[in-house]
Amino acid sequence: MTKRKLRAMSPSETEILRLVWQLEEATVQQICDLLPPKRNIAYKTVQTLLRRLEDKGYLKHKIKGKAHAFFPAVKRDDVVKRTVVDFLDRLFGGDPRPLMQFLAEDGRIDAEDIDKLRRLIEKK
Amino acid sequence: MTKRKLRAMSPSETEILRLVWQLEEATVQQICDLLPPKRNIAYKTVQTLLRRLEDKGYLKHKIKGKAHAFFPAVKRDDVVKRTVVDFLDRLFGGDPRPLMQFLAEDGRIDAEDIDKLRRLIEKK
DNA sequence: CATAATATCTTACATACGTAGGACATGTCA
DNA sequence: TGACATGTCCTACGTATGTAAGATATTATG
Repeated sequence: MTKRKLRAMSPSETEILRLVWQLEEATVQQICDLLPPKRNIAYKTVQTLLRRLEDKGYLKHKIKGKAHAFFPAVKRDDVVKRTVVDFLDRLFGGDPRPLMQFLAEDGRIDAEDIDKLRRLIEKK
Repeated sequence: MTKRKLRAMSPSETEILRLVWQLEEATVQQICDLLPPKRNIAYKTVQTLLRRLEDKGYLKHKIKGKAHAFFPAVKRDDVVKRTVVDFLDRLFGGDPRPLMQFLAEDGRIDAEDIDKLRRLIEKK
């Protein structure tokens, strides 16, 4: 049971970690390429964030050519869970309904999304 | 149209702001009382967080007896929106569905919640 | 193999954050 | 009205965060 307590990610680190998840394995350069051009951030900065994520235990890396390829060191689902629960606690006292309601009212989820969710819940 | 750009709240500040919303208007002492006992935090610390929230423009205060009564300076909905959208962007690249899915799979929302959401969307 | 292009490693630095103590003010109650 | 309890104000301080530069190492290429 490696249920260590990871130090929380900072917002910027979270942004980067998400991209590593997306690529499954990523070099600094790949992350830079994937970041929206609007997000003006130096290669060196991305490198620092990746290193800090590794220091905190979220990532590991292996050598790939002359670059480092970073990949997740902990299960994404676990990280997502801790992060979402923490967020929910702070902003809504742990109640997910105001959040859902916001998403619906703001048009970010539609009827079809709801149906999928419903089926997902039925099945459980 | 006071669409000013507020500096982001820190996690701890968010936690406190939520309680002010809940009480609608709150003194330092009231916030302290409302915080779960598990959350070990000094009166002075809460005071600092409230002051910072005021500095950042999220709160205002009026004098109530010898204490300050803090109350929201910006619409809660707007703050919630900015905060949720930002969170969604960083953790899920803006896609709310993985979030919903997590909430459903983790048993944090049930069939009834879903129905309510559905009706809410129909009505829009 | 020498050099350019790329990487990493180390270091930096201003500002934010979490946390709170001390000095001073003020409402309250005997 | 004077002391006490309770507040605010100002200050502090170690660590985290966002951002990145400089020095050094390494791969690829002509």
